[in-house]
Amino acid sequence: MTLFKTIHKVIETAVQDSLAKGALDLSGPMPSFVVEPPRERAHGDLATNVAMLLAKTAHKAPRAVAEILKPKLEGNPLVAGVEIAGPGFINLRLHPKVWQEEVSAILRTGTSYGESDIGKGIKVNVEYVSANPTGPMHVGHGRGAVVGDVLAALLEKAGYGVCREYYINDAGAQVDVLARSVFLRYREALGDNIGAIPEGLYPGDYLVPVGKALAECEGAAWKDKDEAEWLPFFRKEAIEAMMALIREDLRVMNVHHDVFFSERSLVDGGGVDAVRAFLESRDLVYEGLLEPPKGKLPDDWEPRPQLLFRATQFGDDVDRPLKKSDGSWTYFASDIAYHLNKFKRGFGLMIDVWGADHGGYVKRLQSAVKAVTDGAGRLEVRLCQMINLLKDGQPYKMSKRAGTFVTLRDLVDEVGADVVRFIMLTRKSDAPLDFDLVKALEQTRDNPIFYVQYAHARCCSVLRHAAEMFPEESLSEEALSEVSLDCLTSEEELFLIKGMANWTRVVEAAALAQEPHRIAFYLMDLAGLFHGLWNKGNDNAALRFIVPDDKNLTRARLALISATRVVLRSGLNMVGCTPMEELRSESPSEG
RNA sequence: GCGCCCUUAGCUCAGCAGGAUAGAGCAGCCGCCUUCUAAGCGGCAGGUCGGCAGUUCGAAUCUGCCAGGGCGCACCA
Repeated sequence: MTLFKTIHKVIETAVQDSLAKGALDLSGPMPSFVVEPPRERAHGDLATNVAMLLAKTAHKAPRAVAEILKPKLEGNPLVAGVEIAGPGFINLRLHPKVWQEEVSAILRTGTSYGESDIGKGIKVNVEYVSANPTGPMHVGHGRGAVVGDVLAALLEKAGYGVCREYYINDAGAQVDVLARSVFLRYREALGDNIGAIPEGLYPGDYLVPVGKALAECEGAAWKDKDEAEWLPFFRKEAIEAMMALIREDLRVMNVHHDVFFSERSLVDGGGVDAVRAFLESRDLVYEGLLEPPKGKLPDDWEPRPQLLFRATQFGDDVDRPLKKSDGSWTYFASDIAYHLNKFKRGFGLMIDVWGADHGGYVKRLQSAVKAVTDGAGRLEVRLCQMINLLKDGQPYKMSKRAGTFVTLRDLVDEVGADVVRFIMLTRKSDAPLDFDLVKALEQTRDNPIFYVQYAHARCCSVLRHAAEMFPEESLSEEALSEVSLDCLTSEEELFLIKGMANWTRVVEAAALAQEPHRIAFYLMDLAGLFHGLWNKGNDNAALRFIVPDDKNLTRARLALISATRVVLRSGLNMVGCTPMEELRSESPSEG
């Protein structure tokens, strides 16, 4: 149990005790009060609003309620002091011992420190990236990849049963376009002069080696056949090649998925037909005409009869087409089948990470999920806004391979995966993000990933030095978890410990809000606390971590440093960045 | 025209299941290197939390309206 929960329990017991003894009356249910670190340091270690919430139902002034609870809290051995403040806050000071023991707990627990059970093992499917298999990933995909990957890790840490999934859109018209584009490159490799790439096909150079490989493998066998004959083969080969490209992009970014789910397998397996049959059985589809869009009317607008889903019955603005006017399935139709498939695999909660340009699609799919799961399935969508690439403040375009967009790989080659990942998390995902390539490589306070990794490296550095100075001492986490920490009493040291004790709270809050960026901000805060403590040693040598003539104090401080390293590592692991042992020899701009 | 998101210090942004005097970094000013990494740290100054109402003991946080900005809006994915 975390410290916060322990104290929460202590307060709850005090309330119930007061109720039992008739000191308090409570007409309603127990209000859900909070125990949190107060903003002001002077307000003690922990504050609760319980008295103010009880005041309503207990028909007493908040401060009067607090007065009743105060003596009961004072009696608790963890509590060093209780103050009633402001409109009725109860501020608690805990014995330093409580905080010191938190250090030992961190060292015993290791990087699983921070884990929570609020997820209660609930199965959740997080779908992210799902970039079309038509080319390499671009930076926009990269943001979704990081947000999804870290969200999954976050939910896992918070006790959810997480499946990380990638949906391969390998059944739509765009993979036929891909196949034709590859066929062209195949002919090119066989010596045909293909001229300029026709409008409507993918022009990217990345298809050249795919065509070449096919030419080497297959010879001229397909060259003079009809499209109907070669298309399926080229489509399959091209998709495989593109997915290999994408998987490599993901690998370089340290992004993982448990499941790669093929849209085609769903269509071929009758999943979409089954959805249609189900919706028909519920009278939720009909052949109809769509209203023209309000506002600006497209030039080529014409009414077309289509198979429509009654999305309006489930909260959407208009009914939505399941089939195109040519009779083929819309992407929407197979997406319904896909989400039903997830639901049937046991994922009552589904989180999709999409680009913000898909914002208009959210309601539609949510309404469909509601319909097709009888309200039992819940789809949530995290939208990721655009990234503005800058170089020293100026808009930046670099396009070595792809022509029109900046590939994710180019970006990673430029600044490194750790930097890309962390910077992607320095804004909440639904706000646009400026990514400055120059700042990303600066080794200053301005660059958040550097600042955090620097803190970790400094911890390592101290422990390395200590190991040299005291070769006879064991400085393992296990050994340090046993040392006496009585001497960790300075305000700064306790403040750092309190920061670390917050880790679980941050994990829980971030998981509930589904906001992975909060992890990055927490790491920056924690790094700041550590750097602050470190620099105390600049002013006063007695405050350095290693004090040669005081072994007990040194041991205790090394335990503190080691615990800090554990929490930093735990957070860096979650955001998927390397906890660097030292920074000097491994500058990301090298290599 | 409709929907979703955004608006907090000069700049870039945190904070939001309501809580005490609204935070951080940068930029500005003032200090700190015979040092376990000064690639850093401390301090000062800087605000009607876009506006107006409402709910509440209490609002940056919740609700409504307004203004400014972004994204999207038949059959594509």
